[in-house]
Amino acid sequence: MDTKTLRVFLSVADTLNYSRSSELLHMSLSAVSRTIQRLEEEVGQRLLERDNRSVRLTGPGREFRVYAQRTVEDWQLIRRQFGDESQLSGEISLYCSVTASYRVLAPILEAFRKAYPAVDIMMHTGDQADGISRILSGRDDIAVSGRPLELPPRLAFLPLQDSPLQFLAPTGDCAVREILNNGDTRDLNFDWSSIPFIVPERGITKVLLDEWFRAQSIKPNIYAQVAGHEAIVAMVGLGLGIGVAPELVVDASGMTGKVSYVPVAPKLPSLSIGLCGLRQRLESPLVRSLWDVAGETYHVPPDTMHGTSDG
Amino acid sequence: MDTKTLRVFLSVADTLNYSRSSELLHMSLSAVSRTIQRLEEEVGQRLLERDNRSVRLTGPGREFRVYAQRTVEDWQLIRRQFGDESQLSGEISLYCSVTASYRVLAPILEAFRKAYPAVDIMMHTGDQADGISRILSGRDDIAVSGRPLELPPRLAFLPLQDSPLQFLAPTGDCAVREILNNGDTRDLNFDWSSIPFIVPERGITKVLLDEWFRAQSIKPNIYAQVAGHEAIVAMVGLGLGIGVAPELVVDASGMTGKVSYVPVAPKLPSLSIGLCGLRQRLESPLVRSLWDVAGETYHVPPDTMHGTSDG
DNA sequence: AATTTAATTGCGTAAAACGCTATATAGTGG
DNA sequence: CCACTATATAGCGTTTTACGCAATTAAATT
Repeated sequence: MDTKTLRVFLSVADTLNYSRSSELLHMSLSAVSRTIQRLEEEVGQRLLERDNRSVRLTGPGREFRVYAQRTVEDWQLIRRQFGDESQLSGEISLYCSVTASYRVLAPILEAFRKAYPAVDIMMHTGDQADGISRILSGRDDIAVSGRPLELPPRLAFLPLQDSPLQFLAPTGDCAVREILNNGDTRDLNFDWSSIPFIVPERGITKVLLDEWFRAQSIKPNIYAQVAGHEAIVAMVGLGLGIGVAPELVVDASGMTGKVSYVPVAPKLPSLSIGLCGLRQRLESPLVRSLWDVAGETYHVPPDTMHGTSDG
Repeated sequence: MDTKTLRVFLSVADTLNYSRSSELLHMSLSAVSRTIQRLEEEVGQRLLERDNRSVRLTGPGREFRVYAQRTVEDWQLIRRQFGDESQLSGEISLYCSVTASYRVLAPILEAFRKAYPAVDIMMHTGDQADGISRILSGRDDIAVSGRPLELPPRLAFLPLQDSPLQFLAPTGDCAVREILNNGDTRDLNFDWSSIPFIVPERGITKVLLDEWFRAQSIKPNIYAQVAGHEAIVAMVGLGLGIGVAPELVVDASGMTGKVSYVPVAPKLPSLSIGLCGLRQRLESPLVRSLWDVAGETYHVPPDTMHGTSDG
């Protein structure tokens, strides 16, 4: 008998509904079903009366529930006695782009769930550019974002990985491709004026891009301003023009065949991608624990963990 | 956390010796070692101080021991409350031949260990023919044996499988083989007198064999009387003569290449192989539970379970 | 009758546990 | 001092267990 099984039983005994318990417990319906079956097999008693429509506790089930409750409590007690904090529970609200959700956050959340199984993760996805403002406004606890040039003092930033910004062009035959082939994009004198650009509407990438254009004294022909790197990559893939995005997003887009990098000189800078959160909120053990797990997952040196990380 | 782990910990905390605990728990030393390591990992505390020479409880270890004891007791309590008898513990003494130990007993013991992990099995092997007398004398609780023609009323017999007795001859070129090839052994007039026989010293097989000889009016040329079917098969394999054994033993002997069956008419009877025990001892829940598991394992119909099974 | 909701089951896969064997290390006896 | 025993741990392949997905069953609802 193990506490995991007991927790499943207790949840089902509470909800009297396998589906709901399976969601609360973050496991599949079939796993819940089999766990209960194994349990009944092990105790040799039917604990939950169920037809295909409803679930009820049996007599032995009621007795067993008392036992299960006490046993789980005892376990939690001894853990707390040993100063174990993995009992943390509550909810953390995250904000990130679709790409970041599985290219950056996934490994973190996997480790986090193992260490703190009782914490619920509420994840919102959208344009990566909105991350900082959502954090500042307090709507989310932690965001995955590129590091802004000027980090507001209220914010903490934990750099996880770098990804170079790249100009992207469609691979297939199209007007854009033809123009590119008729010259050297690395040449300072290359004529960009006739090429339609698809640029970010706002955010760090927009800032870095504008800066680059200014430095090269290029006045780009803006075809579209788009929210979200993913959308930029998609539009470039459709042949609508040249875009900008971090390599990370391109790699994850599944459009690597339809899109290719455009070499330019000087190169575009790299985006420092990492976690972003209000310093104040980081004092909460809940938020802090996710922050720490992220640091461990990406092997961030301890001294960088809570600073603003100039770099 | 599961009770299995707790039991391992409690055992080690008692013995302060991994090796001894591994024996008591019927698991390998490495399994014990890793179980403790995992446990310490899970509770985040060193519970047992150990160097390569000795084991001691740490402070947290002592606390945890109290918790573990209570938790295991609670578990046993609820099981007993549900009328679960798998808490049985003690020792059962078995007697069987080497062959029977893994061809007959193994599947039974496997199921039994699962259902009653706390019961120790003491197994003695030797000539199958001695099984009945060892049971009658009370030396062992249960024996695997061929069913005797006359079953003493104090004995219960649970038939598990039949195995035909067979005459065996060496396969390779030898004097014995030559004689066999020069005639038809199925013929009533076949001359057996010059063939050396290797026969059982005592037991059911001897009785059945003697009967067959008498019915055929054959006066066999006895070369050797041997204790144990396995030894008979081995001697036949060495070319020393013709022997008798149940097919089961031949199959299990690993000498199927060196030994072949000798067709005779009429055929030798079959041995009914099964469990044998004193009726009185079967009243013990310990012995009875093994008996029952055997019946289930071999799909014995319930009405045959405790009778003498004429057949 | 078609659809929806809820639990079970078949099946392939992934994780956990195990055993065997090798290794490390400290006592023991000749 | 060296072989030898006893004890715990580590590497590695195998077995067992648990899980998720998808198909299925079955009742309730539209």
